[in-house]
Amino acid sequence: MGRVRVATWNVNSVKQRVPRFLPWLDQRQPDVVCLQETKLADEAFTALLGDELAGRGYEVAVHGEARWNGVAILSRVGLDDVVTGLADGPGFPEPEARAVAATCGGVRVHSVYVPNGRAPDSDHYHYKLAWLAALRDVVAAGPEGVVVCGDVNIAPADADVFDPAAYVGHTHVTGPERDALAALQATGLRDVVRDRWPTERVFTYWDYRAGMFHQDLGMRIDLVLASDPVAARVRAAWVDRHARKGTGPSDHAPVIVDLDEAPDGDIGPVVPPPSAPRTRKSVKLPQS
DNA sequence: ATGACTTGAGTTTCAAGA
Repeated sequence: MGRVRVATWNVNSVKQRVPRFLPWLDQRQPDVVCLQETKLADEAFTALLGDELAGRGYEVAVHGEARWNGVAILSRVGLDDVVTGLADGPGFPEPEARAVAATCGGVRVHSVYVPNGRAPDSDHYHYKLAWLAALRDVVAAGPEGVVVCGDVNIAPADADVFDPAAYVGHTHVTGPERDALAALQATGLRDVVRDRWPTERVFTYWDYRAGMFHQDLGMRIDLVLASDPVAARVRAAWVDRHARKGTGPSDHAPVIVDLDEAPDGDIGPVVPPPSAPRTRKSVKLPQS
């Protein structure tokens, strides 16, 4: 198989995002798309987009609910062995639609929407940690060629938030959350966007309020985590900021990763262009 | 400025997001 383009996008309601999502599909031509926060029951998803996606050659695996959450995988390189939900995962209190997996073009693909956590040490925070532990177990028990894509609701490092001081006391940056993410990665997953842009300021989410996107005050919480055999095939890994601009965007931007065909072809390390570190502004985080 | 915006349900204002 030739090049495969994998993308992940928290669309914040696929129904509201249709006018942005379909043109984006046609423009970027991803072969595998992981969606989060579809906010739509499965039957409604199919009624809304089934024909549009089939006409573009995509098979679809959806796992949604009526109001919140909801994940999906679209693929035009095969979609086999679909598993919805997270085996032995926790609920809040019931299981939520936050994970779906399928084998696409020989790679086990997981589309995940990790619980937000709400406030450190809250019930929801402990749910988030338990959910991440269950995800780690599923990935550890799965095949070697794997990619975990989605909104992990954790900034892996301080460099992944616009101002670490603004997040003190908040979720997404706490030690236990980062430890849980590290435990997931310890199954052998590489953060391919950070690998590609080791010193760049790269965000995937910007609050709708207060011109945060315009000022580039965001976080990097949408990740593509790839096992070594997949990571070795990465030829491009970037955040599609264009999709966050203009009218009616999601508050998250897509992450796009291109994989070369599996290979002997050693083209050497991908070296990012030199870049000067940008100064950080001290800005107060919008509060709810 | 304990604010700012956007969603879904469902009826009018709340819960949730991060």
